[in-house]
Amino acid sequence: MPELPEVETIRRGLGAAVAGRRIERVEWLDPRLVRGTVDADTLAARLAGRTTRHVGRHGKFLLWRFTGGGMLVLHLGMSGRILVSVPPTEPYAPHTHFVVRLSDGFQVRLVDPRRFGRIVWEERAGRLPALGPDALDPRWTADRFAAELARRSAPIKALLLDQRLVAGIGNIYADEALYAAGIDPRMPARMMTEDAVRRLHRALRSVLRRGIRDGGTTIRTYLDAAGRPGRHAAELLVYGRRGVPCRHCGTPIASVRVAGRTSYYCPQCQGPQGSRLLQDAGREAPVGATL
DNA sequence: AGATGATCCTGTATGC
DNA sequence: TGCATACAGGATCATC
Repeated sequence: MPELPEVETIRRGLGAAVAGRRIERVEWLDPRLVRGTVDADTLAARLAGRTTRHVGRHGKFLLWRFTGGGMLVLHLGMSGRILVSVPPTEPYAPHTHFVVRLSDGFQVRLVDPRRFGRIVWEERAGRLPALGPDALDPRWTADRFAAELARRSAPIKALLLDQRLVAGIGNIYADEALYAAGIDPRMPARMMTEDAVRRLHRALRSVLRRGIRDGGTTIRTYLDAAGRPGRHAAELLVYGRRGVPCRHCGTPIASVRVAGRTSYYCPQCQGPQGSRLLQDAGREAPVGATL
């Protein structure tokens, strides 16, 4: 569920709640979320007594670092939520799997109905799965993006969702950025013009930053660390809007399956014609353009 | 290399 | 109302 803007919003809430606090005790209710070499009991033992140094983020991963080393890596999967400043008297919500008791008496709880989330303990700040640069990292440049896309023939949408290439983009923001850039989600990456790659890179940055500004996108279930929904759903232009007239040209938004995920797009603005409209004046439409 | 489908799960919406 | 099916902000693995 959560993509980069949602995870970043949660990161800020979590960071503020745990800054400088000591972990008194950790308990788990479902050990299945714990992956990696350290099991749930060991992980709970390792966490006890630690003090937070910093809560960071890389793509959709939260990196909860402690003084003296050690790092808790959290991924929220599709339905994971982190709630902070929960009074100990409050009953566990359904699907509460992890509870961290802090020195201020309050708790951090991890709730995840679908259990696609993971929790991993890293003793040394080693690397996660092979993740590409964070999508908002300035070192992830349009040039780097273009160089990668030039040798790939997969549909651009599939590559945006591949976290090894660039980390943080998910189904919603991928569709929104492709729409903003006027690119069909099925477009083979290496067929994209240099200009299209730059437009997409810029659109991704912009869409993700606006998502953060709005505290994330709440379609159904996303809530931030304080339990508040995000405000970005009202700004979505294509995601989830099949049949709704495109804001730009009035053509009904369509959907198609790409890389196993539903992709929403405007057949007009994201076809050859639409690309041309958005490109620099005078550029010719690609061969095979229709209409 | 890339596509596809299955898998891990539960909740919700829809259709009959 | 009940029941079946599809689908959901993700990631990974097997198979073709």
